[in-house]
Amino acid sequence: MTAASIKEVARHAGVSLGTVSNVLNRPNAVAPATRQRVLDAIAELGYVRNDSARQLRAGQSRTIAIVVLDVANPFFTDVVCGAEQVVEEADAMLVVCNSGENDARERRHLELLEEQRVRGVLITPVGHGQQPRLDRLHERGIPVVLVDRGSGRAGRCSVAVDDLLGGRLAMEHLLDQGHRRIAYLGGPFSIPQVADRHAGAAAALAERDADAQLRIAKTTNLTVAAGRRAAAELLTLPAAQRPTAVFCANDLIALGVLQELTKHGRRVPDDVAIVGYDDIEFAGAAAIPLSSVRQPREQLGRTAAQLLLEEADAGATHRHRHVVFQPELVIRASSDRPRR
Amino acid sequence: MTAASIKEVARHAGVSLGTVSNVLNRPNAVAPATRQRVLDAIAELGYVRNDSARQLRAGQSRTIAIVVLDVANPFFTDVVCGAEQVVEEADAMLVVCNSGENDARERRHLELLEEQRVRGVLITPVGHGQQPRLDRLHERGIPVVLVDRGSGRAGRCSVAVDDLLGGRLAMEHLLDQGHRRIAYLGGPFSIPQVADRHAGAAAALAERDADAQLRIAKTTNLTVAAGRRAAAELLTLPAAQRPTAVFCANDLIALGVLQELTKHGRRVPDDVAIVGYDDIEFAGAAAIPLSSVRQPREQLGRTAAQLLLEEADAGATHRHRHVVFQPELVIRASSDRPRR
DNA sequence: AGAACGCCCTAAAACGTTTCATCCACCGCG
DNA sequence: CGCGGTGGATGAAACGTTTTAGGGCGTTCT
Repeated sequence: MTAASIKEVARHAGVSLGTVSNVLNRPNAVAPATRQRVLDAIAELGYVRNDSARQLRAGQSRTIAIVVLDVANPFFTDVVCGAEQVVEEADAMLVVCNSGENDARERRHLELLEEQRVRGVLITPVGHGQQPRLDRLHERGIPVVLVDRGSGRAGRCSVAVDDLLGGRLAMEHLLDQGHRRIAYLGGPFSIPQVADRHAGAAAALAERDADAQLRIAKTTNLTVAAGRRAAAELLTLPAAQRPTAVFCANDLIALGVLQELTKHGRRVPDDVAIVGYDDIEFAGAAAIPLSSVRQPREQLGRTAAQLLLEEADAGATHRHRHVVFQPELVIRASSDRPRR
Repeated sequence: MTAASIKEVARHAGVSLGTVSNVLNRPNAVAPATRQRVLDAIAELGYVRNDSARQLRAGQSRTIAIVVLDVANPFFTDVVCGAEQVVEEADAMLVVCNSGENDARERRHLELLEEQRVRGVLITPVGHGQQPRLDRLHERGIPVVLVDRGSGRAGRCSVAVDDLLGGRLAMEHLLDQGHRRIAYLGGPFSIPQVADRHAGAAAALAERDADAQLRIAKTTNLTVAAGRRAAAELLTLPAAQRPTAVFCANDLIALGVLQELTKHGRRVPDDVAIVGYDDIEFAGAAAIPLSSVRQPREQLGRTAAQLLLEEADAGATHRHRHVVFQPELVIRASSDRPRR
């Protein structure tokens, strides 16, 4: 019933407690006969190592955490899968925490992770990612790698995609298609991805056509439901002001927009063109296949995990690195029709 | 740099170590003035409790794990979100582990979780769910709740959806639409959901129309890619044998099938009708909105977590429960056209 | 023959908590 | 004036590992 300890195993095998530990941790430092006796005792008692004790002694855990903005967003699950591959090879364990774009929950998770002295944390922070809390972790010797977010300052590693470029690509494409009244849907703007994608789009628009308009429709978060709400709002505008194209901060919003527009009989892309962001697996399978700015999702996760492990192993000799990937526009039916 | 311990806090505040512990755990058992001094010391030193030590002493962890078949499957992320709500209220932490439908990885996760003496485990097992490993956990006093899987025997709690009924609903609908050559796509059959959904469909077919055929096309797993492959295979059949409808073990497969069929110019539902399973958020947003057997996804997670917490708190007095939800067929365009 | 070495094992300390048995001082009461 | 009670603090034990210093003992080298 109650878990057997190393001590009982030792008694059972007629050896000292230290010997059992040796069998577990450096098997070939102990004579084969003894080793076997110990292994038998372990099997018989169903002994399982107590990780708390091990960690307490070692001061280090073997788990790595990834804190994502939204587990239900396929973009993040793909990142998780990528990270998983790398972490697994390192014989560590990846645990996934969901902040749900909620500051308090993120803080709570980080507190718990700090108490657990995890080996490292991959995180896409809710805010700008310069919270003192993250610095704290770092001071404590817990490496932190920012995911999908270039860290302005050099305090830590990061992997990111150039969101300014992504926004620019999307906007240039829409301008190429002849659109002049365009909306950007996304929020909250406190999330840098949301702000950067908009900034890139705005810059492209300013360069290319100062007369074109870019309206902003803020959403409370980055979900399908939020997209539906934002689209419903756009539909209330007088026709002359209504945008002919929307660029969405991510694909979930774009899918919501698509649903709401078709529900109200608008044709995509003829009445309204849509471009999303992330290129999640479901974007290409949508009712009207969605144009989207593709990010290397798994790659992002793999690289982040590699940087983290590197830092965890190197210790003080570590030099922080910032990896930036280039996004790529994938044009599909939702925006691919010349207008006018 | 190195983490401050309770001992240093005590020295700093000029009290004994036990008093600091009291401030942390029963604040009002210590005089206000002393308490404040301790809290100040904690703040000044940036003290963070060491959870390993706490757990070692307490013998109990505050984390609950959920082991899912595939984190990238929106069905499971919705279950996770449901569980999260409940776990959070109980002031515990939910960690997500991904078995990826892989037996070895599942085993590895369970080993690690056992070593960590987690408070409980929610799991959708890769196999039939009667692995000795799960029993071991239970003997160790770690409650296990089966998710999306009725446990034949009574050894543990479970929450499930009646997959036989789900299969039946899907099949009856397709028969109603006039289909007589139908394929079931899914796999591996070692996953009970896959087998049960098929069994339900087969039973309905046998009852309703003994002449109709149900072909099985096994897939290696339950992903979009597997669905594409299976569909490609179906397309190689001579036209006279080719099914006019497919029932897929889950929505991911169904989406893959849909993609592959339309890529080859087949019309859905006219040439081939499709019914999926789970009714994930993206099913209704697909190119051809997908008919699907809806499961109460978040509800499943919430209930499972509730049962788990109940069992963890009740200890030996606990009576295992088996909650079964009824699925519901949602008919959309992918199957909604009378044939012949 | 004695020193030196290698192999296998043991004993004990340490990791940072929580908890429990005391202890102390003070107060009110008989 | 002595007695039990009480609120508040203390000290030590215990949780289950890992690690380190060393001990016995047989073998090899000089």
